[in-house]
Amino acid sequence: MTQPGRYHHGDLHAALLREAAVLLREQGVEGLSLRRLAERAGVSRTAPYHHFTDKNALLCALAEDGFRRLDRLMEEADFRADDPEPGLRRFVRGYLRFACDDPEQYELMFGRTLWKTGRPTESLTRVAHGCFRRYVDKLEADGIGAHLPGGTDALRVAQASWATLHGLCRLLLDGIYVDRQDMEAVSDQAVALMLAAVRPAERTP
Amino acid sequence: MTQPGRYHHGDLHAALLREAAVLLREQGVEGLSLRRLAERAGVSRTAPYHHFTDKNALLCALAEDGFRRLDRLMEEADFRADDPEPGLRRFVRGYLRFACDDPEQYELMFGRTLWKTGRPTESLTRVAHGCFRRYVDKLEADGIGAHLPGGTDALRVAQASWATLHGLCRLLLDGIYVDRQDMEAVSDQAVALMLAAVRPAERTP
DNA sequence: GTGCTATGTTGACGCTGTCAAGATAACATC
DNA sequence: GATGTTATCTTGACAGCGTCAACATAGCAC
Repeated sequence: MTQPGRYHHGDLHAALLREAAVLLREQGVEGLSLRRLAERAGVSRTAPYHHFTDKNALLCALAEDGFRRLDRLMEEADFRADDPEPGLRRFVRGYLRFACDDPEQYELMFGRTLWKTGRPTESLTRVAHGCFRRYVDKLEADGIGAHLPGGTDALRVAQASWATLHGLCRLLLDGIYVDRQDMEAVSDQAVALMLAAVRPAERTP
Repeated sequence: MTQPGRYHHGDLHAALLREAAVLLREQGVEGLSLRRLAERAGVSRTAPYHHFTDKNALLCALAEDGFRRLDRLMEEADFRADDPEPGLRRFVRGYLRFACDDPEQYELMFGRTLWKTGRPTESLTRVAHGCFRRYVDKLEADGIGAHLPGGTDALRVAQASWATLHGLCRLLLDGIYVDRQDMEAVSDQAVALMLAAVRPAERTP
C-alpha cells in the first residue's frame, strides 16, 4: 500500500489514522505531531492537510474511533432490574479497563485538548453524545428508573455516576489521589456508591 | 516595582507568578507561554529562567497556590456526625464553585499537564497530597467513619467521593456530558451519592 | 576597590502548526 | 489518444514555542 516509488500514497487517510493511533498510544498527544506522523507515513509534512483540515480534525477522528469502541461496551451493559449489582460491577470494570488499556486514547476522548481548546467536530460530538445517550437509556430501560425515588431523573443519575467513573479514571491515569493498586478497592467503592444512588428510597430516616 | 529604567526588576519571581495567574485565567495553559509572560513583565525572554528552572516548575508553583487555596476550603469543611448532609452539601458547592471560578487554575491543578506530561515538583506533590489527606482525616474525625459498615475504609470513601467531585468538574468544565445549567441538579445528585456511601449500612436488603 | 554572585541580556537551535505556490498523478470528457 | 480538471503531494516560508550558551550588568561582601 505504501509503495516507496509512488507519488500518490494510495490510502493516506487511513494510514494516517492508523499511524496516529500507534503514536498516540506510545507517546501520548504531546508526542503526536503532524510532522512526525507524516514522516512515519513516508510522506511530506503538509500532505496530511489534504485529508484533514486541521490537526484538530485528525484528533477528533481519532477520538471518534474511541467513542465507537466505548459505545460497543455500552451495548453489552446490562443492568438487570431485580438486581443491578452484577451488571453494574461488570460495566464499571469494563469502563476502567477501557480507560487503562489505552490511557492516551481515553485522555484524548475526554480531555480538554478537544473539548475545550480545540473545537470538537460535529461528527465527534454526535458520536460522543450518542454514547452517553445510550447509557441513560440503558439505565432507564433496564428498570433502574423504577427504583428511583420520585423527582430523581435517570439523566441525573447517569450524569453523577458517569462523573464518578470519569473522575476515577482521571485520578487513576494521572496518578493523583488514586493509584493502580487501589483500583480494585476503589472500583468496588464506586459500584457501592452508584448502587446506593439508584436505591436511596430504601434508606431509613 | 517594575520601573522601566532599571536593569534589575526588583521582584521578578513574584511578578511572574502574579502575571502568570492572570494569563492563565484569561487564556488557559495553552496561552501561557514563557515568552509572553516575560514580555508582560517587561523583561527579556530568558529572564524567567533565573527564577524558575523550567516552565514546568513555574506551572507547579502556580498550581501549588491553587492547592493552598483549596486546602483552606478544606479546613472550613465540617461533616457533622449526627447529620452530615448540610456540611457535605456546603462542601460540594464550595468545591464546584472553586473549580468554576477559575477553571483554568483547576485544570492546571488536576490536569495532565503537570501530573502526567511534566513532572510535578516535590513541593507540589506534598501540598496536593496534604490537601487530600486533610479530606480523609476530616471524614474520619467528623465521625463519618463510625457510620461506615465494617471493612469500608474512610480512605476508599474519600477516593470515590473525590472522584465523583472531580469527574463532575471535568465534565462540567470541558462541557462534555454536563453543562452549566445542570450544575445545581447534578450537584445535589452527587451529594445524594456521597451521602448514600457513608450510610450504606442503613440499606434494607 | 576587588571579586563573587544574582540577575538580566541577545543569539541561536530545533521543534511545532499552517499557509502559499508549484509539481505530479489520476480520471473524466471529447 | 489528447485535453482539461481535480485530487494529491511537494518544497519554501513564517511565526511561535522552550531552552541552551555566551555575555553584560548590578548588587553585595570583603
